[in-house]
Amino acid sequence: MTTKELSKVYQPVSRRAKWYDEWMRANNFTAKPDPSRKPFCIVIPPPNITGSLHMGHALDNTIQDLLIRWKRMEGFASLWIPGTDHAGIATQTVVEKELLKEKKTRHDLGRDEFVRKVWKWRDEYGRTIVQQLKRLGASADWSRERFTLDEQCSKSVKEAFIRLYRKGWIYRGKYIINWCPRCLTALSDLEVEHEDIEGKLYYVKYPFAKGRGGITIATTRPETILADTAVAVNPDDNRYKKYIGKEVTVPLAGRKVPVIADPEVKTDFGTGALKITPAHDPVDFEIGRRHNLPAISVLDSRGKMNEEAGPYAGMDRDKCRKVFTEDLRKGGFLIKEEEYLHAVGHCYRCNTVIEPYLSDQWFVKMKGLAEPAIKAVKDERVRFIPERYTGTYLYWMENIRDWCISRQLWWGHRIPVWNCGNCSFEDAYVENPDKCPKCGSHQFIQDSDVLDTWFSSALWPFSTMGWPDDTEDLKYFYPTSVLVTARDIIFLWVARMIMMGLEFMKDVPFRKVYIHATILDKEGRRMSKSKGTGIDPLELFNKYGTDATRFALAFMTAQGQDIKFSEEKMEMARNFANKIWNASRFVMRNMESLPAAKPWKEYTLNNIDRWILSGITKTIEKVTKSLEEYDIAKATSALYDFFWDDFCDWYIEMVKPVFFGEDNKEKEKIRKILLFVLENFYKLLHPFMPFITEELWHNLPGKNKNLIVESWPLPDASLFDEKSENEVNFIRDVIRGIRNLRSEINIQPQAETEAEIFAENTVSVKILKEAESIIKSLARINPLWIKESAADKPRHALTCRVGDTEVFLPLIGEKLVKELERLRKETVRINRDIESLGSKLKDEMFITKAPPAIVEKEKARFQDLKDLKEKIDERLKSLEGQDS
RNA sequence: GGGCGGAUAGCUCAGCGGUGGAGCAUCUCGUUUACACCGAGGAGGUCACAGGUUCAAAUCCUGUUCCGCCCA
Repeated sequence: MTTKELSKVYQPVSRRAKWYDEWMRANNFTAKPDPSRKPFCIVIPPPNITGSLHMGHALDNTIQDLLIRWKRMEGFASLWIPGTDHAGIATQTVVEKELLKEKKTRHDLGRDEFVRKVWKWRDEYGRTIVQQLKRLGASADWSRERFTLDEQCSKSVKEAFIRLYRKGWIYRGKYIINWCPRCLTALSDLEVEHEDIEGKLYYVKYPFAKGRGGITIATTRPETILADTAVAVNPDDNRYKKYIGKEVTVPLAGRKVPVIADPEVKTDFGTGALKITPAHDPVDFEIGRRHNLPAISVLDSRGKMNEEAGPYAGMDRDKCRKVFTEDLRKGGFLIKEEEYLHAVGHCYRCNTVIEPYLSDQWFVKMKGLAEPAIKAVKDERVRFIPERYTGTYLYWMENIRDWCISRQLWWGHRIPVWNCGNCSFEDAYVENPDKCPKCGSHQFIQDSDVLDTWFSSALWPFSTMGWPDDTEDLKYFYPTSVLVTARDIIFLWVARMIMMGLEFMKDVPFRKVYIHATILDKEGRRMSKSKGTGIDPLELFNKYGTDATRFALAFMTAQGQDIKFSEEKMEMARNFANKIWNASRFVMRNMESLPAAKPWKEYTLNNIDRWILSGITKTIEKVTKSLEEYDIAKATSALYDFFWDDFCDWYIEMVKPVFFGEDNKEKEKIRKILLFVLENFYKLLHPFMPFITEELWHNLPGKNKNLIVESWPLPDASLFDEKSENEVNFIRDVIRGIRNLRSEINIQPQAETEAEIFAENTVSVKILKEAESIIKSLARINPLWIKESAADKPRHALTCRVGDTEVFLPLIGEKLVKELERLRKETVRINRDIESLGSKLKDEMFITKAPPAIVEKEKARFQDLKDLKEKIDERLKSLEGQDS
């Protein structure tokens, strides 16, 4: 495409697929071990196959992609490993729902058939999100795409399980776990979400088995009274000491249970007496164990009362609560009810109220795994960004509990443990055994549970690289460079990866963990699909363009600060893309007929040239430094400010007279500079806005290599030029001053007017004279006189000052009032400043204690203000004389 | 109950010891050959509150009040 075809408004949607296909075709995303380069590697937090791209993914993957693109351009062997997560519960639920439409359950199909069906579903729908990541522009190495349940990952999972099993760090036992009565599986503590529920606290009286009276307890779950096996009080509680060892009768159940003493009982909760239900409460379970109490279950796996509940059998737990409470009331056991706000656990997948449930489960012992993982973070072998998450991580790790890893599902990694039905022999295997190695029986059956999906995710940084085999990838790319994720899975995933990495790879899985913002809706609440408050990133891509969406997300990502989504920022980013497009279009159109640029030394650079070159160089430095510090927002604003303000609003405008003039040598020089600035700018912007920059890059002369694999710019120290920056800032202030004066007396923007500038010294005169044509063009001045301040100044004029320099805009009589107004206003301002600065400089403490440089600076400012006031007074005097 | 954030222009947020900034919105002007997804100019702030440290505090410390998140 030639520049002539560049349209007036940037059309983002039409270009996206073109460049993505081109990058894929050119293999620009692939990376392999290369001893001549340094590695840079990120593994994607694998999105769940049942999901579709949401704002959190968009932000997470924008950040990863921009880091990967940046490092790739810096010359690293930059590898981004993509993939997806099999999401045990979520996926199984989706397919079960499909079956339900045919009025079938998974049990109708049988395990093998059901699993086949889930695979089929996964092949059909499970890669939606992968396609969406591609639309985002993700430059991941798709030839290495992994799935937590694929052959390679499964091999890693079995190996990891067996090693931990042999070490005795995986065990099975009957414990109270979190049970979801809808998903019909165990969950780990982390998969339970606590929500405050407006419930009731029921006070129930347990009569003494012998004699009169009784003990009143408080409970939120009266229906579990049927499973009580004790009443416990604190051993130090004087109210109850005398009852310890007595027996009470469980209301409606009629069972006699002991009153026991346990220090765990809180004296200030309820009545200070606690009913103990070992089978239905984790705290009671522990107390029960200490006191050898029997555990009676009255609930089944679906949350219904079982036959132990006698007349209540078959009732749902909620219904039973009502009926049972009513019966307690009728029996005279219910003393009172209180409104009570308390945290209730819910399933993180389906939001059903969790049931503490006694069952046989597999656990990982965490202590031995946690210790090295704590040390690794304390030793800063893994660093959290922002740093404060280190504390969050350490607190959790130091109080870690064993991890329940078995799930009563069919979709997942089946636990590789076999049991002999004949001789009870048990062992774990990578390859499926067909008979018991001990007794030869064919009654050698594999455990029916599958592993927690997070167990396989925990191995992700090395299972994706071929572990347990000793691969070239592992040798070269492990540990990975950084993990980019949201804070809500620090425990669920990040911590477990660190533990598993240290256990199996003997090294941390990543050097850094970058925890980015959470995107909230306009009201500052979490986006939720069910509440319809979510925003679909794909719609944003269509409405504003992918580049703009990425840029806006990057712009809003201040470190550690959550993002309130703002449509305005989207517009800002879209407008920015359009600005880049149009400025480029203008520059390219005006460069077409010019010869190719020659080396720098063949051109004589003026201060404007040196200023913009210094500006792009500073931008290179700033963007690079900000990325190194993971301060992504700072990098985006550096790009935005430089391009819009310095480059478009000033440099291009300053250079226009050259473009429209006849000096071909100047034009050639400008072309050289513009090309240099644009090339570097496109490179810096590419990780943020890959599509538009790639498109524009190919519109520059002589580009046949893709921008994505171009080299990242290095700041050329010889181009930093403080002096030119100061001089151009001075010129800009003069122009701004004139524009300000013009608007005060309503001179039409396009109308030319005359002006006189009086500079205090010859240096300023020289600077201004060099910029004469620029001032004339940008401030619409003609004619313009530049003089030394000693010269005679016009009286009938509107004035402003830039440092020592005064600008005079001649006036006709009646508008003198404006000038007087202006001067009086300025006098007020200056007097105020002089007063406050004056008293500061009179302060002995300030003079002696403040750093000399600051004192000098303030003194100079004070002198300037006094000089200025003198001049204003003079001018006021002369004008007032005329006025009256 | 414990921990961590946040409170700055009408809105969304930068700034984190030395003259308070940006984008959007608002007001005034403008179809000068890049862009109205634009240009020029203006208005708008006891930096939540109260103490303290310091020559100097939006910035550091302590406390208070609201808001959000995490853990129990």
